[in-house]
Amino acid sequence: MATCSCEVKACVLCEDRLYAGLSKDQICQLREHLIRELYEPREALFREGDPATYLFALRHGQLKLTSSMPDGRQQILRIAVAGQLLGIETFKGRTYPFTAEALTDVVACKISHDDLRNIIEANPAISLRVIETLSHELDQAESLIRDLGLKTAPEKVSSFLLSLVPLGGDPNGDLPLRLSRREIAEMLGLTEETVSRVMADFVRRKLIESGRGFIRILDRKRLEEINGIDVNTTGSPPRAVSAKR
Amino acid sequence: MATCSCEVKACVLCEDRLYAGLSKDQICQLREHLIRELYEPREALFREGDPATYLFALRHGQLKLTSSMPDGRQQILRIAVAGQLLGIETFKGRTYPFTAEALTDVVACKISHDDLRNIIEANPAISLRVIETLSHELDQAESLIRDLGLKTAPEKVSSFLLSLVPLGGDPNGDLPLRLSRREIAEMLGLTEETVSRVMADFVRRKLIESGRGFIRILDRKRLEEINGIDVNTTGSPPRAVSAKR
DNA sequence: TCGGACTATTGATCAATATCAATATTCTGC
DNA sequence: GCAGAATATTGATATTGATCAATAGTCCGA
Repeated sequence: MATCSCEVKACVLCEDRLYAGLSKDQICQLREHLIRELYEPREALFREGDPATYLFALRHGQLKLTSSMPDGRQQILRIAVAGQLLGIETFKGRTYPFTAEALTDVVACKISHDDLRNIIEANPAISLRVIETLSHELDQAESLIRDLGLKTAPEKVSSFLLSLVPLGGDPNGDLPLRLSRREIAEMLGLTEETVSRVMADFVRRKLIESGRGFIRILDRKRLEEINGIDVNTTGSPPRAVSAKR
Repeated sequence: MATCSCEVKACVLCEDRLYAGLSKDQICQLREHLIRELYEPREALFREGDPATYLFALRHGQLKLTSSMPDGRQQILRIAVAGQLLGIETFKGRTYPFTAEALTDVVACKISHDDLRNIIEANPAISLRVIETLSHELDQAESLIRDLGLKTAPEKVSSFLLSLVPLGGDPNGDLPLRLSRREIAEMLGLTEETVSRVMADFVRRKLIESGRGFIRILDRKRLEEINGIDVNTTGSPPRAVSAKR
């Protein structure tokens, strides 16, 4: 068997514990199919409509997945973080349904659908991890559907801010994601200006602090009240209320 | 090994071809863990916030998955059709993040997370089918995010109508789904009245026909133009345009 | 076949948020 | 440190779709 140059680090397809139970040959076989790639901020891994051949596992950094209307309106479907998969939507599809663009420096492993299929068939432990990852992503997506479908602008922004907390950093520390106002707007189905106004209002009410390139949550409890329902969908019961209009 | 009473029919966990390659014992083992259940229209399989123990595979009928805000605002996250899984979002979660309610008479198989885990680990063919199903559901969810985030009311309704076509029936026949105006509104993040107005307008413009309990598409092409982008996300390239406001 | 309840349609008005526009701030390359 | 560009803030106004309300159609049981 060929030697392996692929590093073993945290990512759904690469994580150490996945190798438990696999033979040395199997491990090498898996590593052989993974192609490790680097991307710079603003660089696209692939674009909406491109023929879909590879699936990507994000090993380091953050991505935004976006879809556009022909007139330029753009929607962020998801922010992907290390450990997540992208492009698996096309497991049976022909073209990528979204553009994947690096927000930070990014390390990703790519693997062809065919290879993935073979590996899954041979390695139940890996397929279990893939299923766990996918189900979490589906949960996230449904959470965004909730936000987009039935929340007001302040509720959306508060939901967005709270959803960033688990992405890293202590609850009262700086949030670990640097999106522009425009990008936040594109995620929440709002305009830049509305996001700016809502955030200004939150600052005025001392719910958050916001300087150049950072946001800090000052009053998590009141943000949660504004949000209306819990951010972590699989969690504690609902809280306080505010009507849509 | 115990005898099997579970019927073998179309559903992700039950489908015939899954059994190809499995030993008789394995097949029996799988069937043993599946619990077949029947539901009537309006009956709930489970409710948002219930402790999540089972995963469901929908074998026959249609379901709506909804999430509510404490003040009663409700969002339909997804319409599930035969072959789809539900509750897998909670593979690692503790409570169901949505309510699953039958729209028609429903047959579903349920299986505990633990059993599913064991079966997946033992049967790569099944995990492959689960992954395919999940990735399709993720694709659907992202498509709804697009609709909710960047479309106008007429665009949303046209997208909704077009998305029903592949669910069955020929392109110019009656649509196979009977949702009330209220339910369509809850799916698209609109109100009953707005849906009604848009549909009335579509009828006036001879794009659709709509009688008691049925909708028929008369002019697919113009509906697609209104929709702006394609319904089938993994499909042909974009078409004509209309701006959001 | 009637009566009540639910669902859909239609109209008038309102309000949240988009749009348009101007200014301020921050970032970048030189 | 400066000039230009990009990003963010703030204000004035417009517009989509919500809300409130009344009417009409449909379904269902008695």
